[in-house]
Amino acid sequence: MTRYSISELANYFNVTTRTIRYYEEIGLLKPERNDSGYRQFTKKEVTQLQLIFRGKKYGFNLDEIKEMVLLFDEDPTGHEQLKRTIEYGEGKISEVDQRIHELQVMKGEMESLMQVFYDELNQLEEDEL
Amino acid sequence: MTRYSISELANYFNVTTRTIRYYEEIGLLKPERNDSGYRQFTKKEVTQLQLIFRGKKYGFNLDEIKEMVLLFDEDPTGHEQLKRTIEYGEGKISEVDQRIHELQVMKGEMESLMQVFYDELNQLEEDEL
DNA sequence: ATTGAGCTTCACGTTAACGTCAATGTTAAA
DNA sequence: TTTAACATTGACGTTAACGTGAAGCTCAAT
Repeated sequence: MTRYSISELANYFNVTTRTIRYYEEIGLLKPERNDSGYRQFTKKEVTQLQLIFRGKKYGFNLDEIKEMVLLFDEDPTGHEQLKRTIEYGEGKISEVDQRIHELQVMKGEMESLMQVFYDELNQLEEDEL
Repeated sequence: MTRYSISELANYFNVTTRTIRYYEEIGLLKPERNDSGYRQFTKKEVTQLQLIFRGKKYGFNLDEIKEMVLLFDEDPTGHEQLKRTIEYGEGKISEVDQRIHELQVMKGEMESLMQVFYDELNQLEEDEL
């Protein structure tokens, strides 16, 4: 299993090492350590960091992201636990869906605001003839 | 023309008056004042606040939002100015579009992560037979 | 005319999400 | 074996986006 150092990941994700340490501080990551205390990151942490940065980019704060990461981290064994996990996950997915829809509304509004400028430009260019 | 007080708007948008004053502080709003210095909000500020809160909700910070508000505030008279405004606006719209696409990717990823749980649940329920 | 709710401007406090030293330990290469 | 580039843990600093008084003005209602 390939292991990564903290600066390798920081480089890959284009953030500082402080950022990654901070994510461990608040419980978003729990990388293994080697004998001298160095963090050893694996594919698992890479996946988690991907989720974190995608989430951040789109308005979720680290507390919300933490919930998602923990959701897909622990394996929910047992019927009831599994069903609750699925319910929670579906809730999060529909939150994302909601954001998509509102962004589409926003895009539409911006486009109709732009229409005013397009009309104005056309008018100006017709006048030039 | 209907005028609104600061607390009427704060109530309507479900924020504090401090928030609205802060938006004026950083130049997002420039409401008129009456003789005694009270802020007088009109339909224009309501529209701007709608844009602000929608933007905030979806990951734009107040500096980015300020650019958008100013874009749709001043009327860009003159051919060159108008063309630059349109170009800028189109840029902003494609930024929004980009966010929509990435959110869709995120949704897809979450759904495929959920699939694992669905499969597991099915397995559990088959075992019960 | 007074009271209470609402407005004003300072101006300092707070929280999230890191930035930025400092002091020290580790490791790979020359 | 020493040097340079890495790592570690404190711990204080910073910025955005407000929160929270304080001190005083205004307005509507009693």
